Amino acid sequence: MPSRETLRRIRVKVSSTVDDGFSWVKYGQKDILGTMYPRSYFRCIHRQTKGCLATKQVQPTDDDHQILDVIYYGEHTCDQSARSDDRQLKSSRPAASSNLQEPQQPGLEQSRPAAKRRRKTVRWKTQVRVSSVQDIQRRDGDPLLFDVVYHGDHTCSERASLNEQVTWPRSSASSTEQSSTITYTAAAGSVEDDEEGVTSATNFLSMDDMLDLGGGDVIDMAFPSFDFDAIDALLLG
DNA sequence: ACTATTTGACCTAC
DNA sequence: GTAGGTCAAATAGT
Repeated sequence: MPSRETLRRIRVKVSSTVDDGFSWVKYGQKDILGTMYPRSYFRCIHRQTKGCLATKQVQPTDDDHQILDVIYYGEHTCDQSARSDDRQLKSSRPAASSNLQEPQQPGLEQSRPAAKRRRKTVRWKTQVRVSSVQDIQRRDGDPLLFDVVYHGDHTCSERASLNEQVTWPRSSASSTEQSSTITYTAAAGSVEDDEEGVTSATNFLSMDDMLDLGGGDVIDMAFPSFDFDAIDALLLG
């Protein structure tokens, strides 16, 4: 049983791409035994330039493929200065077949391929609901509102602004629901346990709270614009 | 031409 | 031996 961690649930507005505030590149996808949908693997785009070893796995849940389990591994070692370089980095990087060559950064193990060793430390886990256009399960009748549940906290400083896309089998989702952009908005709260028994104060922010955080227009509010300390202060009283 | 994504193969952990 | 994680070539998209 993992130690209990703080969990955050914040309602989000979804448009076209999932943006959790970090910059990811997909490096693989795999069918997992006992699950209906394949798992997608992402790593920080700063792996090459900054040796950032953060990765995450994204997988639709069996119960509802519109809910994505997002599991984060490792910590971001890239800093905020990298944010503005993201687009340039992406556009200037070598082709996919060559950018995955041997790591050059200090901190990456050189003696054997680090990529083939399993990581053990789960930093935090997220669930993202991505619904179809017809889904009335959306919140408050707003087809663009979704729930995001965060377990644990970021320990790194980067909250990059790049979008990253999450895809799942075409057979299980229409083209309009293959990716989503997360934008925070407001809600009221409760407490619940997740499937791993991690409890927590599942808190929600009110619209006023969100506006107080500087988000302004909900539609245009981007994840990186949030001050998580301020969110914590609101959630925890 | 370049970038992004897919997918089979390979490697390691269990 | 099997399942999961990653690599990297192939393919698709822009």
